[in-house]
Amino acid sequence: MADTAREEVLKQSLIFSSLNDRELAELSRLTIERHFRPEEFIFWEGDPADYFYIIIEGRIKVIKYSSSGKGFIIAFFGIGEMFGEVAVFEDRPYPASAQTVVDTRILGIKKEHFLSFLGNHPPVALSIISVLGGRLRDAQRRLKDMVGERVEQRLARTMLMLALKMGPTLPFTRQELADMSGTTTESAIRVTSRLKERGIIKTVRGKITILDETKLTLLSEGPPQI
Amino acid sequence: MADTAREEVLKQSLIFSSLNDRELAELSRLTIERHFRPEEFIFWEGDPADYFYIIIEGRIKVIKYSSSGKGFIIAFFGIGEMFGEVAVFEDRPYPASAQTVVDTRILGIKKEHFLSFLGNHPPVALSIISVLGGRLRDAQRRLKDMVGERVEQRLARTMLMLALKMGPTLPFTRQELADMSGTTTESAIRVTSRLKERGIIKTVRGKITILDETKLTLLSEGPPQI
DNA sequence: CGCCTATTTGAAAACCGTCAAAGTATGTGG
DNA sequence: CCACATACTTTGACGGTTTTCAAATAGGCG
Repeated sequence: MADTAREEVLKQSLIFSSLNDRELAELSRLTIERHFRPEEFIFWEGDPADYFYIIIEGRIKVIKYSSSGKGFIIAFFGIGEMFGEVAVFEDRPYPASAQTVVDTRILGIKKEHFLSFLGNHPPVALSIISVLGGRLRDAQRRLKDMVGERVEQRLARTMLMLALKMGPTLPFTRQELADMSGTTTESAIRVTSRLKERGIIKTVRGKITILDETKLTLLSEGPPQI
Repeated sequence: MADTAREEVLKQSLIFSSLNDRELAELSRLTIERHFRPEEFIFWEGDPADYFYIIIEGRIKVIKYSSSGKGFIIAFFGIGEMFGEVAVFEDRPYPASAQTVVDTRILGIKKEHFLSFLGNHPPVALSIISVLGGRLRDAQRRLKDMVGERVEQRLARTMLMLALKMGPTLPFTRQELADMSGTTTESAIRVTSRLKERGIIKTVRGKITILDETKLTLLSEGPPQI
């Protein structure tokens, strides 16, 4: 990829929007580009965290596995978003694994390079604080949502959260939805089938479309208060 | 409180350790001190987020309530720790409520003052990134722990996490432990009773002491693999 | 001592996960 | 174009865990 195109992508990324062309060029020189096929792992939980990444093209998911081998999907990220950052800023191994969903190209920046770049560009540091803050807020909301709520509500909330980020059509299988909600594929199917019968969602293989967001929101708030 | 004492507390705080005396004095002038009695609320979820806080003395808990009114304790914070920061960096209302546990004194800094201070002190911004990164990691680990694990394991993990932060004696009631683990008071009691019988923990009213951390860790990792 | 809160125990029911089996779309190779 | 493999979806039955509801006991503080 030509350097200018690379800079173009960086510029579009929320965190670097404050940089001018000269600074972007400077940053760009610190990056290396890597390409992955679908379902490939970019790094595994526990790997030493040398790089921090930005997605140029494609989509990845971040997963944590429990001791029993069951995976929990922490997040999906797309073009312009960063990942692997928690580990880099803390000098510890990656706390989760990153796996591509489709063909994906990413830019990697070595930890120490990035940290010194940050020290010299306070606005970027503030952007990162803002992104981390947002992710922390999300994680805490999900934490509350996941405990002490019924499976139906957890699934509804997951779908609504995803819809907020990527529109009403969600490109996920029931299994992925289950892994994001902390339940099993079968339970996810049973719930989505009921929602389909009630006209709240529409499903095709590998995709779910939200038809009635209002009703879904009501459902996510709790058992029908009779 | 005399200004110098106030600066002393700020200096001890992890995030401001990089500042010199002159900078600390500058920061100190931006703060206002507030005092709260036990169980008082410092702010509620949804309040406009004008201030960001640091604890001088005492202890607070951050709680989110679900629609059914059940609370989930996101975190406890003590001396030198910051809270209310997620909202401040994102220009949105507080995402959770903050309530004191005991008599507590805090320093508040107005959002805009703090943001401009941050812009002029990159090392502090980097510290904040590091703290937020750590909290994000914790939240994600808890997220994985909370779903698809048995209540016994969730409780064991909560106790171990707390012990790591505050030593083997945990000043919490079973109800608080339950609220941190996403279960009910009764279940927490049943589990802790079993642990007490087995000599893994010791309990008195409002306190739990971990006696055998090794066994508790084993328990937290899953069902005994026979 | 009496009140308030924390702790304890029991029984029944709801919820969900697990296991098993089968149906259905999608793509591949012959 | 068809047969087949693969992955996704669906359904049913059963059992275990956990919540819920109710009631009783005990510790600490004024």
